[in-house]
Amino acid sequence: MGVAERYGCPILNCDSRQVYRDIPIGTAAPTPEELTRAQHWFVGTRALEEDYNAGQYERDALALMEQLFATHDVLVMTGGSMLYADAVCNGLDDLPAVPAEIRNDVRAKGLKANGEGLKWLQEEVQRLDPVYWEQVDQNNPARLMHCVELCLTTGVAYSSLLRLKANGERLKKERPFRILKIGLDRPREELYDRINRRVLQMIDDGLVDEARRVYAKRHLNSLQTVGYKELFAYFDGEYDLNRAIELIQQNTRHYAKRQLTWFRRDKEIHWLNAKDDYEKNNSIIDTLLRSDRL
RNA sequence: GGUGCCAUAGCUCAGUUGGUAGAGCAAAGGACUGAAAAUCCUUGUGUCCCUAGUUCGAUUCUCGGUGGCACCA
Repeated sequence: MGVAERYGCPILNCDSRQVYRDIPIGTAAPTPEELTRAQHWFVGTRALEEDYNAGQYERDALALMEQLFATHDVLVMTGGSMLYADAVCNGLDDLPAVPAEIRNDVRAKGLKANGEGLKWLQEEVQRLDPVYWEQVDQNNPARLMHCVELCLTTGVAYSSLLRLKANGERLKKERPFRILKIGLDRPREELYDRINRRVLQMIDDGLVDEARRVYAKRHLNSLQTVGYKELFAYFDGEYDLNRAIELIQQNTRHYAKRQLTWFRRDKEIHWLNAKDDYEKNNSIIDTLLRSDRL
């Protein structure tokens, strides 16, 4: 927010859940006050029913950036959806949309209980894409399903659609702009304490009612989200509200840990200590921006 | 006050017919190309409550103690 205000630039939200309408409390979306301080994009713009994904975000964000760069030197993108950020920075390979019939069929077969679904997926991937089979998490249904879907959609092996460099590394797309990556970190104990308190604040702000209002849509992908899935289970009587709150806190901590794992691997990130003085961090960012633009 | 049951990993518990022990969860680390706030992988030494006894050897059996729970008064 500070960078956006000082540079007079808009903020592109990079958050796979804040793009949806009707769930601002549980996704910690920018507040109305924050929305007036800087122009925001990709906040509350899609209906819960819309299937949105990283590939679409890449296209939408790039198209928007082309327009915005006509009138701005600097844009801010912020948020914690790792794959979405990766899609914008490095690009995803072009893949066709999967027809609904194929998607539904693969999910129906792939998600069967008692390991039956997983077994089917493993056999399909071995049959349709032996190359990919050698490199996937072989027990990961989400990965296997994606591979099978695309093999069935395109008629060729999923792995052949991915463009790799000779050494096997991902081929990164060229972008017509420079990217300065800033990461915010703080001591683990403090991070977790803030997460725990943030969840309690969400409850005070009316998260339970917000979840109740969308309960009927619980099966949608947009609601496979920390803060909602736990409350849905509470509504179903699986446990009490206190337990639901504990689980929301715990799952948020798990998620934060996964973000750290993902971002720590990216050596281009300049890490700032979130505990440090706001002015100090701002001046570091200014310096980085200036040297980057030389 | 009496009787019975329980005491093992951060938590809930299993187990050792006596040879110093293992699950789930938590926690930590990792992976990640259109569900990504998703999905998946790896990692288990702890005075087995304390004291004494029996025994080659006790976390396991016995006595006593401490704490918890239940029932009876």
